[in-house]
Order: sequence, then C-alpha cells, then structure tokens
Amino acid sequence: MDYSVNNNDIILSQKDFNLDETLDCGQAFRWKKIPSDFLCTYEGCFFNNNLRISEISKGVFVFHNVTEEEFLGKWADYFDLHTDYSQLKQIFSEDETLSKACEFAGGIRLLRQDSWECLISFIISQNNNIPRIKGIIERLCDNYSCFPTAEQMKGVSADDLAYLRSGFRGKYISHAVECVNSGEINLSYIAAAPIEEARMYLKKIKGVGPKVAECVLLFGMHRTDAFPVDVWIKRVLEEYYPNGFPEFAKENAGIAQQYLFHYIRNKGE
DNA sequence: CGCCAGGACGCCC
DNA sequence: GGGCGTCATGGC
Repeated sequence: MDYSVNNNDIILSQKDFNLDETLDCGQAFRWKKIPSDFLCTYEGCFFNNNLRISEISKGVFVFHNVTEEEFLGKWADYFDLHTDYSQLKQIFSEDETLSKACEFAGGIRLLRQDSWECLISFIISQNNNIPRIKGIIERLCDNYSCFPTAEQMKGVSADDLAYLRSGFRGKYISHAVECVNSGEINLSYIAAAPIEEARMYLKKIKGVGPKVAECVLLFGMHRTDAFPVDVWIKRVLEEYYPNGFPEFAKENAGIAQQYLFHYIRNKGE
C-alpha cells in the first residue's frame, strides 16, 4: 500500500481505484459528491465513521483529517486496499466481455461495508431508485444522528417508521430489527457460515429475497463469491454467457458482477 | 400524466 | 413451483 502522511491528511496512490466509480455505483448509499477543485470529493460514512475524501489526480487520493491509525485501522479496510485488484483483473481478462468491462469500469473497488447497515439499505433498495433509496437512508440516519444499530431501533413498528416514507418496506425493516434483536438472525454467524446456509438464514427475514441476500453477502460480508442478479445482470448473462459464467471467475464473481453491471448500464452512453 | 425503479410476497393454477 | 398482480413513493 503506497501512502504517506501529510499534516492531518493521508495521501494514497492507488491505480486500481476511481472514486466516482466506487462511491457512485450503487453499492453504498451514504456518499455525497461535494464541489471541490479536485477531480472529485465525497463526504460520507459507514455506520458512524465520517470521512471526506478527494481524488486529486488520477489514482491519487487524499483522506482529509485522518490519522495514520484511522487510515490503517479503518479506511484501508473499508476501501479494500489490501486486495490486489490488478491481479483480479488479470484473471478476469481471460474472458472477452469481462476484459472489456474491466477496461470500462476498472476503478471500482468492493467496499467492505457493515453487514447490518447493508441489510437495511438493500431491503430499502428493492423496487426503488437510487436517489430515493439515499433519501430514505438519510432520514433514518438523521433521526438517530448516525446509522442506528438494531439495538437502538429495538421495538420500532412499521408505523413508527412512517417518517422514512419507505412505503411497504417499513414492515420489512421492522421485522429485520426484531430478528436481529431476538437473536433469531445472527449476522456475524451468517458472515462466516457456508454460503448456502448464509443465504437460507438471510431469506428468513421478510423482504429479503435472492437479490437482497446476495447484496448483503457481497457488500456487507465481503463474500466475493456472492452474485446479485438483477435485470441488468440477467441481460448480461443471457447475452454473453448463455453457457454459464466462467468457472475461473466464480471465486470473485461478485467483483466481476460490479464491473459488468457498470459496463452494461453505461457503455452505450 | 404514466412509466419505472439494482424485488419480494402472496395467491393462483 | 413457475407466473403474475400487488405493494408505497417519488424521480423522470
């Protein structure tokens, strides 16, 4: 990892990293692009860890007001800086479509997000659009002045959540809170369980189906073999992989999925 | 105004 | 066990 300390900031050089692609690709919903003189700057957080980060030139980043301890202990992990994405893309490049997708969106990194926050976020995401998902999560965080734990939300009913204006998803959120607080769902156990068992448990939560379960596994538990299939990825599979997804990429299919998703959605523009 | 949004549920046959 | 209407809300 190539970084240095500069006054109160951390400067990072990382070529397989593009801030826009990583923070605005639909894997996380609490990052806001703010005006700056840099290539781009984002403010955001996971749980109650706040950060302002800028891409100051291609592949060079500033973590503003971050100590070396915070960087190494928290953000390096969140941005998955210990993983060599060049090597991953090297493996993916054996496949023609994946190779193109990597070339197109090779700056995406798989964020290591909090499993609980991810569970609630992707329950909210179903049959919804990204601007509105962000709004609902923002109202939730504003109400607790950070992303609430299940403990903090203990006992909330769907009616209590009306201020979120999350529609039919309120009862799902309420049920997720109940499952976690009762111990019926243990996210750290699920994170370490065999993937089929993990899927089965997650889908016990109302409002969690195949797609949301895969998203929680991939984004919230860093299970890189999880593979969320939505309408866009379904299209990719039908069009480019009629005989199945290449075996050599399955271990990291979730990361490949991110490249493919971004590629298929934006390549025509 | 109607259509759609990174789906899941409930009911149908 | 696959197919289909329904579910709230608001962006476009």
